[in-house]
Amino acid sequence: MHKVTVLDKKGALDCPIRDVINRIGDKWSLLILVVLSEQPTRFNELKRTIGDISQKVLTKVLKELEQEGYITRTAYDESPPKVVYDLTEMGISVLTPVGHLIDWAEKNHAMIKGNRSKTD
Amino acid sequence: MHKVTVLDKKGALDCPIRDVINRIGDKWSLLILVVLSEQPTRFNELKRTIGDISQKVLTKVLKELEQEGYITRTAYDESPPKVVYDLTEMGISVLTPVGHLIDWAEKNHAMIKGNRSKTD
DNA sequence: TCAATTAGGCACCTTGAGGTAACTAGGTTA
DNA sequence: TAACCTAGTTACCTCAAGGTGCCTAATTGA
Repeated sequence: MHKVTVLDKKGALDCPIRDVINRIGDKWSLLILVVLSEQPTRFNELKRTIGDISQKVLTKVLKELEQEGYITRTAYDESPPKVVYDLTEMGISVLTPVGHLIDWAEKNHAMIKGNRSKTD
Repeated sequence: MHKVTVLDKKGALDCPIRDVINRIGDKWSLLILVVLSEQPTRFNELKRTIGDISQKVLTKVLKELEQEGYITRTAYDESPPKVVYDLTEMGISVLTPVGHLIDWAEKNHAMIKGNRSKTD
């Protein structure tokens, strides 16, 4: 088994994985990163691709991802406005471990749904 | 770059990774799985090890993890009560991709905190 | 006798995540 | 002239996550 450590002396405070999960473990961040991994994407294009995200939340999550260094925001001085989002090196690199988790999820999804339905 | 897919035709509904993240992406699940990976653990021992989790939430999360098949719950008919939680095969196996994410988080935590402080 | 321990259950409260709808500005199109 | 598109912002609402505090029942130790 993979040996992992999450708790430190301060009782899980300042723990890297919890910090990362806090950011990309929400409803939309991971999805946005994956969409951006296909190609740099404009705001409304992101919105249309994802489909069911609200404008307010998309704005907010993009701001947060930019602030943490996962993505870049490039505004072109045109009218109508044009703003393009893209992955940074860090944003690209996180998709490797995330990809492993996605693979696991796909392999085990049927079993999880099966377990779940037993006690519904 | 790792090639990943998250969106399906139904617009991210019934998507394995989002389903998994919904469960283990909360504040405590991952931590519980990691603690259990050390050894089978009793309820109050889990509570003490984690430290700052409330009893109510620990009960709830353990129930959910059991229902989905990540952990087992074994009650011994003693007094005072004794209930031991342990990882299932599935619970063990998810720690491999999760471990990769933890490694990534540890390597990049300094950079993330650096980025964050720039705009605080 | 009194306190502690065990694994919870239950009522109540706060906070934040996320949704909806309406508004903006400048330029393009019908 | 009127409507549309862009990338947001703001006010308002709802719901779920998570926290606190108090309760239990049998048994052990001081």
